[in-house]
Amino acid sequence: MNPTIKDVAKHANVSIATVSRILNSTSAGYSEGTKKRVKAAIEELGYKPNAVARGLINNKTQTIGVLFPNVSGMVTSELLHGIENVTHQLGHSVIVCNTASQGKRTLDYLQLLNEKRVEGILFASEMLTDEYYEAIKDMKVPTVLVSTKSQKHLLPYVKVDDQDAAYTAASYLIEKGHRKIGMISGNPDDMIAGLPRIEGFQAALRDHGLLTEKPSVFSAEGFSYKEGMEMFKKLRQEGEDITAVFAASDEMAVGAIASAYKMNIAVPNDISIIGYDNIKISEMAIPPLTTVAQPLREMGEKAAELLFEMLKTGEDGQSIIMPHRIVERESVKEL
Amino acid sequence: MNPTIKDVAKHANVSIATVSRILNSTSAGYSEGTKKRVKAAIEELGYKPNAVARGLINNKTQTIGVLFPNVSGMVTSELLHGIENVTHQLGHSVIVCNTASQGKRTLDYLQLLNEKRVEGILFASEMLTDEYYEAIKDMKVPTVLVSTKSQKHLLPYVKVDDQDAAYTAASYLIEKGHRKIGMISGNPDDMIAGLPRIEGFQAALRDHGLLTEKPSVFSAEGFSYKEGMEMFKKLRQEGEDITAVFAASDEMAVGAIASAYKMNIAVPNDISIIGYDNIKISEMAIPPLTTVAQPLREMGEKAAELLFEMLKTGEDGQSIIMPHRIVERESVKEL
DNA sequence: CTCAGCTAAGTAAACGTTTACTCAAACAGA
DNA sequence: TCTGTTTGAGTAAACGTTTACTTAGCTGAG
Repeated sequence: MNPTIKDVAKHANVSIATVSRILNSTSAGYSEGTKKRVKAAIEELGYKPNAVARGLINNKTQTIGVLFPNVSGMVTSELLHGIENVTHQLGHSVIVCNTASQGKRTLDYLQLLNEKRVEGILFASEMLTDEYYEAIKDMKVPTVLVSTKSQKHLLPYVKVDDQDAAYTAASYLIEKGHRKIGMISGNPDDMIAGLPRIEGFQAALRDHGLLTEKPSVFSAEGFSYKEGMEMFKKLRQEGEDITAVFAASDEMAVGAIASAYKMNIAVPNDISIIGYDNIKISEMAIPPLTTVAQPLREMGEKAAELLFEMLKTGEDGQSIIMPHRIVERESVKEL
Repeated sequence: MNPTIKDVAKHANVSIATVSRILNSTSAGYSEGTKKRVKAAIEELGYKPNAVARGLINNKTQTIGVLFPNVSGMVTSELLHGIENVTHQLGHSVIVCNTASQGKRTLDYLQLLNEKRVEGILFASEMLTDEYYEAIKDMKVPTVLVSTKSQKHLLPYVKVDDQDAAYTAASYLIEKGHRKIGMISGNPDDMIAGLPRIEGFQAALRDHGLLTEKPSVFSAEGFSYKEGMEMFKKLRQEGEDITAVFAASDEMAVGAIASAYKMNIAVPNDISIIGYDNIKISEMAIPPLTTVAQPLREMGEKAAELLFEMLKTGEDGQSIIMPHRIVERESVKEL
């Protein structure tokens, strides 16, 4: 098998303690001469430290776990990118877990991560149920929520303020002169990405005296392209006079654009569309999608930084509200 | 800290050996009675086995490493999804590594994975340099290449045959009646995804007697949306009479569509476009993109399965050529 | 010359498991 | 009753490190 510290010791004619000290460049306890010899032995044998043994004795695995409901989603992968970046920079590794939004799988993973003794957890883009929270609490490792939050259980989170961002989106449309504005939203029962965006949207309308008795919000189950198409069709059926729509995700927005195209409605000439997220496809759409951007990559980075901060200080972390911003492209017309 | 097997033993008044046997449901060595007692103690103390200690003694970490040049790419994330699926199913975890196409980072990761004693490696979507190969060989763990290959070093791979697939794409266009066909390709120096696709394309033209002395292949550095746009513009400048183009990636194809749109060229009426990959955006494009599909998710799954097969049997794995297929949408017109 | 104090190095325990070996009791066959 | 086998269970070594403790030799102050 692999050479161990023992082999190195033997080869250099010193004790394993000395080798260990040299490996960890412990302050003192060896002369320059022996250091040379040991280094040579290490080189010669091709010795590689065993992180498992190390982990056992100092209770540090240098590994964190990340839970996603959908690894192949475009939002997710951007977050992951950010997370992986800083995690690697700090000499740790990340284990990815695809919960597929299934409770059982999530619990499974939590159990697994616990047994593997990860040092921290990043829980992303999904509701934190009581069950999950209990499991996480039992693990006694720092945890931060990414792009989700929980008012019931206090775990620090990193996300943009969905309501604010939606407010900004709607306000932007109003600024551009639109008065009849519709929304294509996700599930209103979704307390994270559903309701808040709807509320932000309506707040903007209200503040500008544009809120009608029957607000034009069309809610789907999720945030998919397909649902964007469907909801746009519905919206069109109910209100011919709507001149702009706010879609709760870029995927939905792109679906809406496709739907409009099929119905021979020109974007942005006949109707304006603004999205939410700023994922890659938004600039590839035709026309390129104006959208309210979440700094996804950066959110991943900040979340990881926060986690490691907690790991280092042992203190509870402070939640971070990330800034959102409008990125103007070509799907919104000024009236 | 966490309760250990020792605590459980004490609590149940048995030896740690007995507890271990019960935990692993070893064939025999304990009565039903003690099993009950031990289980109860485990429950009561909330004992969770320590995978690190376990890993140390039986040299099994139940973890594999996956290397990607770009975690947030759409091809990548689909592969990852597949990999994660079967890895989890088989009770292992995956550590993701984002090499960012940098040699130093890759070598770093390999070193890290070595120290962490991962049991296998999935190396995805990137050229395998001699340097990488040496590092991998030194680790002495099974490795499979995903969506890449190496003729020099024999590591098993899982991928579609790029040349075949390109041949299929071009043939499809020819079948549809196109005679003047152009290609937007990646880097011809890329021996994996660059050259073979060009060669497949040209082979198809040749076999149908359509190969001109100056073949209309426009090569970019990579496979991005932007490059797709640029190359399409170039292609248009050089040959007005081209009626169809094969793009070496869906991103490029979508870029080409966008470019065409800007130039007021209708797809597929004025020009037909076929892509390569079948990632999510291809069905979201306007018009929806006809493309030659790689079964990405499945490739990830197969690669993981192959890896675990090798792990189990200890034998060298057999490479797998995955099937490609045309998925017809609306970006190609029959002439 | 002696002894305190320092340095380089070694010894061995510990981390939390698994497992080979041992042992005593129970039991079956003669 | 005696012997041999099975069964339930314990003891202790091992996995590859880190680290507290020990030791021997040396230096320099008194």
